[in-house]
Amino acid sequence: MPTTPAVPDGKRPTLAHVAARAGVSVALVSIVMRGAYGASATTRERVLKAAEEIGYRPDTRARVLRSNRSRLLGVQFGLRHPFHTDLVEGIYAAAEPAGYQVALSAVAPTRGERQAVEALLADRCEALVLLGPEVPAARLAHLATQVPVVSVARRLRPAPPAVDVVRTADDEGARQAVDHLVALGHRAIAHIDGGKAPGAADRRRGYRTAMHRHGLDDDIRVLPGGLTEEDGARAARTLLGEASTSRPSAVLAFNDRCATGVLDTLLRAGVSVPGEISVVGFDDTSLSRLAHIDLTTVAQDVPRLAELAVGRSIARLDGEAVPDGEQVVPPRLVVRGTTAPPATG
Amino acid sequence: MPTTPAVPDGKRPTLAHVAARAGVSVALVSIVMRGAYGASATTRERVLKAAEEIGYRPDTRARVLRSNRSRLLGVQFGLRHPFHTDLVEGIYAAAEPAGYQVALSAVAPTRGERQAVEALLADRCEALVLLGPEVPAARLAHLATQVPVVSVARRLRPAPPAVDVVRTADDEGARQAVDHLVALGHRAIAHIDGGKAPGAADRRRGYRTAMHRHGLDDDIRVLPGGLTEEDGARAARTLLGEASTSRPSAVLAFNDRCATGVLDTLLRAGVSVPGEISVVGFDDTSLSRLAHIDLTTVAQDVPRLAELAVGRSIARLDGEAVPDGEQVVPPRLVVRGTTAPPATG
DNA sequence: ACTGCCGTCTAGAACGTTCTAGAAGAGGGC
DNA sequence: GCCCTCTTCTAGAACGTTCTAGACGGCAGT
Repeated sequence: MPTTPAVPDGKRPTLAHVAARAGVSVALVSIVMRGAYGASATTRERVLKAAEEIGYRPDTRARVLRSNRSRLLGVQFGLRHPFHTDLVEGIYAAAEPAGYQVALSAVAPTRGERQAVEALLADRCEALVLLGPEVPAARLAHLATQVPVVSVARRLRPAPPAVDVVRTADDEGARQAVDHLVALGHRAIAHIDGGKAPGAADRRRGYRTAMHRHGLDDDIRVLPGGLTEEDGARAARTLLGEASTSRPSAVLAFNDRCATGVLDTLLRAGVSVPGEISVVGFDDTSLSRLAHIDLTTVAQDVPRLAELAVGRSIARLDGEAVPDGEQVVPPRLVVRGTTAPPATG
Repeated sequence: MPTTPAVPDGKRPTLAHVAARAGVSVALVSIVMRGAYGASATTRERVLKAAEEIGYRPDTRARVLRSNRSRLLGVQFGLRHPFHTDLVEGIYAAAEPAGYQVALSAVAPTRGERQAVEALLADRCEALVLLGPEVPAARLAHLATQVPVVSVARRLRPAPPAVDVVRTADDEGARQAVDHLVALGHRAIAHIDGGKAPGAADRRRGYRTAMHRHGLDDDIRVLPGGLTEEDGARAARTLLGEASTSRPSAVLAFNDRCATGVLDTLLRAGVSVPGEISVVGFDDTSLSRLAHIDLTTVAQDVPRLAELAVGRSIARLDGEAVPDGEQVVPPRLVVRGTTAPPATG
């Protein structure tokens, strides 16, 4: 059989099938499908009609193989993190108008970050947007030698030269939370930290310096936490094991999930929030807005973060001279129902 | 320059680069990279070393282009639905051991189902796993003529011949919920439905027949709802507008998100749950397990659903004769804190 | 009538991989 | 010596697309 296929017989239709049907060359069909210049209006119409009739669909993989641009943005995210899925929505919204496709690669219990990134690179993504990556900075720097890399929400210190960072001013967020609690009259304010999680170090530092500025050095207390509900619950159980007089009157949790675990444990133990203890979260995920949770929290500007991450990637790809250094987005405290003045006594 | 590249000069290394470095043919490197039979142990080692040194990474797109198997499973899901993201985790876990890659395509506010599916097909996925698809059944049937399609959680009636369906026995789940509430002593049990959402019709029907079987035909009441918190909140406001004597004593919501909206609205209005009204959800997403929500709900067997969906797709691809008809997984009621006997009065 | 240009179209070579044939060499049995 | 088989390797053609270079008219300007 020569290379003049007539009708797709069970196989996927290709440019050649369309070309045969429209009676033109493969190259011309390619021109029409791409909407490129170089085809007359009449043939354009004829080709499109033929394509429609046999259900032709361009094959992105072949397309990418040939043109060395893939216009594909690889995004690594955690399925379990509402904050990440919110960001992904923002990334779609920012990337598609700019003519970029988005390839998602999730981090899951059975699938580590290494695996997630390998999959994106094997797919020929032109740039990587990593949401809260937890791999060593050296690994990111190494990746960045091959492809532009943006780390969202994870600060890198010292910053590797080629890795872009887009993040919220975590220290500033922690400061806002502490200021709010102090203004309410709290002094014994504890922080349940995020351990080595992205952003945790900055939130911890922001907490410490804010406490210091209020002259509350002696009240500084950091409890080991983490980014899941279970981590928050564990820290709360530690607090419950103490005499109620030595307990802090307010707690700043690493994030909303952690704060939820804290709330959970306190409520089950009959400790009233915010009556006996005030609780503040971080992220302002949709979770915190629910009325029974109604969590006071530090909001991150998700659309802005997504937009900056995509913008940075594209700028690098277009060879624009991007200024080095991170892009920092200000947070905003959202006061809801889990904070109140401390119990008098 | 002839086709004997020495070192990747800014470009991505290819098989040819590895071959040149190891002093063997391209075909042999391909054999080694695939782990196929036909290379001696010593050369195998030499090739792998060369590949390692220049940081070679196979290009899945070229790979797919050549071998007409892509071993790629396309998954469409909603970023906002915790139930979907849980399923995605299960799908990864089931697909990767079977040697299949997973391509994710999210449905988001800026990105409809049509767009999501187009992207998957353009990527040459061999089969589509659609989580709770809402497009018309005819469209699914049309897609199924091109590629195996599995609809998860959405029943199709009448079933198009080629579309596989994997779902929970939604009617049975609703029945379990009603039985539970009746056993507690409730009679006035309302259902806030999911409208046209996947599974909604079956849950509605299950509710109706269960009520009928308990002789509670006069108490049947279906309120228009939906699958988001807002839909639940709206239905709850309707109930709050009524005299408390004519209100139902229990509510079965379409899903956990909807139930959360109901809880939210009731609590804000000072109506105690489960004191005055009992509430039951559906899905058993992680949300419902949180202590302040602590929602009684109908659990879907997520790992099993994922496993069946992947298994079905692969069976079709392997040309196994799969029995027609849907695969139905039994649900399981999880009793938590939002249900109790009705207030005596 | 020659030249040049523009609009339309086409042939054929890439892209990085896998697959099909078959070659080269080593050994074994007669 | 010859024939066979087995292992290890290679050349070259796919796969479906885009890109480069150029062909073929028609129309204007000299």
